[in-house]
Amino acid sequence: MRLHQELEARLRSAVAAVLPDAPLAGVAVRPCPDTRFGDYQTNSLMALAKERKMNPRQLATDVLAKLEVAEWCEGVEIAGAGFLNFRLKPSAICHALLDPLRGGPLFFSLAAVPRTVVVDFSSPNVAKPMHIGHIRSTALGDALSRVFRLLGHRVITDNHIGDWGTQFGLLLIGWKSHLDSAALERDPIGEMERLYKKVNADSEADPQVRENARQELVKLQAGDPENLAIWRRMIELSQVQFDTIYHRLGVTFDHTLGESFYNPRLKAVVQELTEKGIAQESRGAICVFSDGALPPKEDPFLIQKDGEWQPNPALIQKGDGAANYATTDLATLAYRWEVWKPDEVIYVTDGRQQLHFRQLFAIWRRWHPGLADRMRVAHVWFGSILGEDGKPFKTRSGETVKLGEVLTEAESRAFEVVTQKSPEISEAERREVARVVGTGAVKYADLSPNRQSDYVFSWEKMLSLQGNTAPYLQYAFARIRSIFRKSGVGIHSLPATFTLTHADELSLAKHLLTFGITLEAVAAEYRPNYLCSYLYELAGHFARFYESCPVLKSEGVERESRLVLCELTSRVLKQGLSLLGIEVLEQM
RNA sequence: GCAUCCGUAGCUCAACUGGAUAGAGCUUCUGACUUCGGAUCAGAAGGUUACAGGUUCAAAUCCUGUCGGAUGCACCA
Repeated sequence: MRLHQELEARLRSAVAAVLPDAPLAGVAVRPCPDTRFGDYQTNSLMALAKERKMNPRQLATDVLAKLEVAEWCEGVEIAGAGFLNFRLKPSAICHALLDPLRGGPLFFSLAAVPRTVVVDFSSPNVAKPMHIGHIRSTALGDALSRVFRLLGHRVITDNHIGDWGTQFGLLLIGWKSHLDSAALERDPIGEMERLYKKVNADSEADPQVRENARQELVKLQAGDPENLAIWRRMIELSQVQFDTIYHRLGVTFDHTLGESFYNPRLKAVVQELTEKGIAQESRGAICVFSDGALPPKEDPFLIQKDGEWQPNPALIQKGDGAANYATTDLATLAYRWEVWKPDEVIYVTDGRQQLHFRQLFAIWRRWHPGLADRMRVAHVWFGSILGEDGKPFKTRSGETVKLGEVLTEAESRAFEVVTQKSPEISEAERREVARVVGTGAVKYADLSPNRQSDYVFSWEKMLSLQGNTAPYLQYAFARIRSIFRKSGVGIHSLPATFTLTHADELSLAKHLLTFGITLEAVAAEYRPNYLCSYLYELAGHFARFYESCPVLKSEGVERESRLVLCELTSRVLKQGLSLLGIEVLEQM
């Protein structure tokens, strides 16, 4: 058991002794927000006292009298309105470092009840370049998947690519009448994008083109061999692009089941929902309306217009008989339940789709009322990336910014920096450093803000390589590795017992202990930015320790103890960054 | 119009979901044994958390209203 869990268990016993009927689930021990108060605290007693109309300080006094934590704490103080503050003994801190040092879990514990979690993220579109917007879903989804996995859950990642839909009508016309084979060979995505734009512009000028596109789409949907072959080719070419980008980002998927995979299942979904009375015909389309189960304000199928609540239905079949994305998403959810029986399905998409997912989840619950408690569904949404002008991030000419180009630019800027800072490293190594630093910087810039806020894209900030950035963390790691290279000490020669006395040693060690609490918060709220903050603070603690506590110049137990701290810090940095999908370097 | 989200230091963002004196980075200024890697560290400056009420031991966080912004709202995904 980790230290704070021990404290929590003892606290619960003490509370139970004072208030035998009190609910203990909410009684928690957390790290203190300010170390002046102590190392850990509980504010649960104030909430308990409030419920029971008791004097909170009196309750704190009574609980404290029953609390047995002398083994780990120097003392426990009552403070403020009824906080209990715990201050750890250095010996307890040292002891808590031992198991991780010997190869045990790094300050976290595996989930008591492992869950099966499906994570749906990235989802780029066929025949289009992946753009800067895809970094958010991809980085977030990948990081969350890694955290869930580390905590012992069974994770299934699924890339729900956009490989079906009305855009293929236009693309097919373009392919058949305007294809430049040489350009396709050179730059398949660029050529497909050009075709789409050309035909799209044509169709706006000429209704006949639009009609032709519709017919090509109908032929594709009917299984016309030629159109099917072209469509498959477009997917193939797009997948090459996706794979290249994912390889650069170090992202992998267990499955890539795109929209088209669910085509054979769509009719049955519509039929079943209609038969069950959940969906009905309206204005030629088949729709799901409100069932009146929720108050109008919370009902995703109602909207207020002109002072009255009016239907805001979800369409599951268009007037022309084709299904749309709500249908596909319902079929997808049904498939996931049938095949994987997950405890949870997480969708990582931008915030504009909130209404869609509220409707989707509501339909799902009406369709499968018995599953609501067995399979949790969550929409993990994020804000937009903005340009310096506060508008959606675009190039000067108004184009979307391509993700591949962003990564290349990041690497080339990182290469300049490493060349300037470390000219003695060979060029090949500098290229490798630039790759790791550049892609790490892009990912970290995306993961460190709260996912729900829009953020402003800035090369300067992303690659400033100082402050709260990936390179700062990577640098901290490289400095530690440098110490071990110089010392010639391996981890196997590190001592079994050691002591920590200096304030900067202790605060670094105490911060290491809270790694797992952070990971649990990341998983509970789907927020990797908590991990970013944690790692940035860890690197800060290390930097202060590094300034004030010479490692190799010290001797005996002090030297060995400091080496232990270095080793554990480097492991947590590496582990933490790897959860964010960011690599580390021995030298940079 | 309605819904969702948001408004925090000059700028870019945090704040463990109701906890203690609201924290970082950038910028500006001052300092750190010719350095166990200075891509570092220490210090200073910068705030009525948009505004006005309310709830309570405690509010950036919850409630009400006002102002401002982003996004979404029937056959794109």
